[in-house]
Order: sequence, then structure tokens, then C-alpha cells
Amino acid sequence: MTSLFAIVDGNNFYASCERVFNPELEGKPVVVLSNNDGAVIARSNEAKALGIRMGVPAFEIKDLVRKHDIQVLSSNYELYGDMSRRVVDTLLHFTPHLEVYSIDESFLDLGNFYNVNLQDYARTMKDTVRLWTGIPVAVGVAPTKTLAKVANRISKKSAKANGVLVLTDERHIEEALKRTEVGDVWGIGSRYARKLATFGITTAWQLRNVTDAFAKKHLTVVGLRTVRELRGMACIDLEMIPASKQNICTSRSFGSTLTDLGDIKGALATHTVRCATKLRAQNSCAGVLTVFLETSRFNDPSQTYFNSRTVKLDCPTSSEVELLHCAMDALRNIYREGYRYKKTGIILQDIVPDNQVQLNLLSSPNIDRDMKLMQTLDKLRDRFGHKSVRYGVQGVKEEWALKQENVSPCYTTRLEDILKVRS
DNA sequence: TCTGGGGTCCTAGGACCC
DNA sequence: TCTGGGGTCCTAGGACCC
Repeated sequence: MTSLFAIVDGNNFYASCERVFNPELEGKPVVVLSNNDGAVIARSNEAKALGIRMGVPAFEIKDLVRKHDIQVLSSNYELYGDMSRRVVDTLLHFTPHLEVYSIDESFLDLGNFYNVNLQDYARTMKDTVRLWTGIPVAVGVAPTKTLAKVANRISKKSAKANGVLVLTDERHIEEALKRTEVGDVWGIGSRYARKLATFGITTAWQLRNVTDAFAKKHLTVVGLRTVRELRGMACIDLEMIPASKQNICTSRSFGSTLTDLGDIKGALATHTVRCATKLRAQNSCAGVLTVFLETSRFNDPSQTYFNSRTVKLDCPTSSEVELLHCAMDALRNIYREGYRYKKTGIILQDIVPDNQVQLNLLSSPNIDRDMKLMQTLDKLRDRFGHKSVRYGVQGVKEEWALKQENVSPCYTTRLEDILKVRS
């Protein structure tokens, strides 16, 4: 074996972030809710022990919350994002070969670390992250990313492993795969798990032993790669430099339902500005834009409405001014009176690097002026927050604003919050 | 009353071209 | 009357991830 990967992930990450700055949450069941306080997206171990499942709607656990004094928090992505950066900064002290896989997970390529004591090394990583950031993490180490994921999973469940598991020995790998359900393998979701069960395949070990032809036929080439990774053959490389996005989407449910076009415009305008800001942050322009508007999916079918409009721009752009015009036109097009709307959003597609945009005769005559304006706005928002400058159409009342009943302070990123907490 | 918000990749099938 | 076959591009749908 020549390859070696580690995956380090934060335990119950959002709940742990909250605990770092609010020690009263320690030892208590904690759940963090999605936007609009809709559903549970993170749970402390104590909350898991009470049987609270991932994704369960908040209203369904009301009784449990009262009975067990569960601490229920709105999500605070500004805080979690900053804590995530701190964890990554810490891990970079161990190796520069790091891929930020998600807000709470990083893969590390330990390529030629076979000569070090991996157990000690992984344990030191875990302890250092805890010491420097306050975040508890688990570390899985194995010859492939998929096997490292398996190791990481078991490390959290096994008291003996206590958050660190190195799987390099063939016998240990076999044992680990035999006690891993096939649906818990990275890349095998619930649909594939159900399908595999019809062939009698229920464990990761059984999946590892299917033929290549079987894997390709039933799980496509993606699944074949997973099977090979389970065999110890590294097929998925570390991606140190994040690829620029091919689609950028910004959407939110409204805090309550909206019927008025003006209010919906305000929401969509704000999403469009955010989306365009993301687009410029990766130095890209978009050639196509889609706007959608929908009622609640849980409505009575006679009161359900979904529509979208896709618009091809004359020339790819990153100008909010242009995108706002198009988005508002599209919205006017799909808006129908008489529905209670729950969500709108914008998707930017056909994304190209901004230095590859071919200007044509139809390009906005104001392109230079727009770009200077965008640069200024980006700087202002970067310094004073995204609410510091706004367009008229965004409105000021924000009828659509998120419902967030119990959001924690931004302990690490906002001066006013820091001062408030200290006093 | 209340149910998240992002992304990626692959495949099949139709349109179209020569 | 005979009515092919290969290639490309696009899209919708389905699967997955966090």
C-alpha cells in the first residue's frame, strides 16, 4: 500500500461550536435548527440518545424539548464558518496537503507517513484541535478516502478507539467492513442501499466483494470507484484547490408566507445580490439565470404552485445591476396572484471565468461603469457587512426575513456581539 | 401554524447533423 | 420503393454528498 488518507471531522459540529462559547450547554442535550427554525440539523450526543433524528421538524419534538430541557438553537453560520476556519488552520500545522471537504470535514493526504506512528500522530491531531479551538474531532486513517471514512465512523462509536482509528492492517479493514452497513459507506445512499439489499448485499464487506461488472451495472462508474476504494485502491484524489462552481444558487424560505409581489421582489433581490457576490468572489460571470417561486410543498395540491423562468443573457455578466433587472423581469413573469408563497431563489448557470468573456455588440454599454461599482460594493460589504448597502427594490422591512428565535451571538466575528458578551 | 440550503456527477433518450 | 448508422449536443431525471 502506498497511499494514506486521514479524515478529520468535527463531532456534532454545530452543537460543538455553540458549546465552545456557552459552557452551560455542556452535558445537556443540544439541537441546532435549519433556517427558519424548521428542522433539526445538528444534535449533541445527549440529544441523539433521546432518539432525536436528523432532519426531524422542530414542531415534532416540542414535547421532548420540554420534558428533557433540550437546548434548541437557531443556526448561526457566521459562527460555524469561523470555527471551521480555525480547525482547518490547526490541521494545516500537520500537513499542507489538505482538502476542505465541507464545513466540518477535511481530508489530509498523509502519502508517505507510513514510517511514523500513525496512531500517535492522529491522536496528537485530535488533541491539538481540541486544545486550540475547543472543537472535539474524530480522526480516521486508511489507504483510501472511502476507507478513512469507515475508520472515522467507527472511531466515534467505539469506546476503545475514542475518536481515533487507523485502518492499515488488512485484517482490521476486513473486520471494520464487516461491521459497517452498506448504506453507511460514503457514496452509497438510501436508494442504492435498498437496491443492494435486493441482491442480498447489506454490509460494506459484501459490497467490496462484488464484481466490477456488477458494480458498474447497478451503481454506475461512480459506484465502481467506491467498490475499488473499499478494496484499498485509491481512486479519489485529494482536491486541495477548490474547483470553481458551475452553478451558484441562493434561495431561502420566507419566515412566513408572502402574497405580495413587492415583498417577494425584496427577497429575490437580496438573494440575487448574494448570488452575484459569490459569483464575483470566484472571478466568474454567468450566462444564464433561473428564477423560481414556490408555495409550500406541504400545501393542499390545489394551493400549490411552482414555476421557474430561465433567461439566457446576451453576454455573460457578474453585474448585479444587470442580473437584478433580469431576475425581476423573470419573477414578474411567473408570479400569480392568489397564492401564499413560501420560497424564491435564483440559480446562476453557464458560468465562465471573467477573463474569458467575449464582449459582443449586445453587451451592456455600461459594463465598465458597472464593474467599478461592483468592486466598490464588494469592498463596502466586505468591511461593513452585506446589509450596509442595498438597492431600493430590496426594501427595508424584510417581510421575508428568516425566523430565528434563538440565535447565538457571533462570538468571534462581530465586534458588537463580542462587546455584548463581555459586559 | 411549523418540514434547510447548498452542491456534484452520470445516464438515457431525443434532436440534429452528415 | 428502398429508409442506415455514427457522432455530438442538450436536457431531464436520478443518484449522491454535506
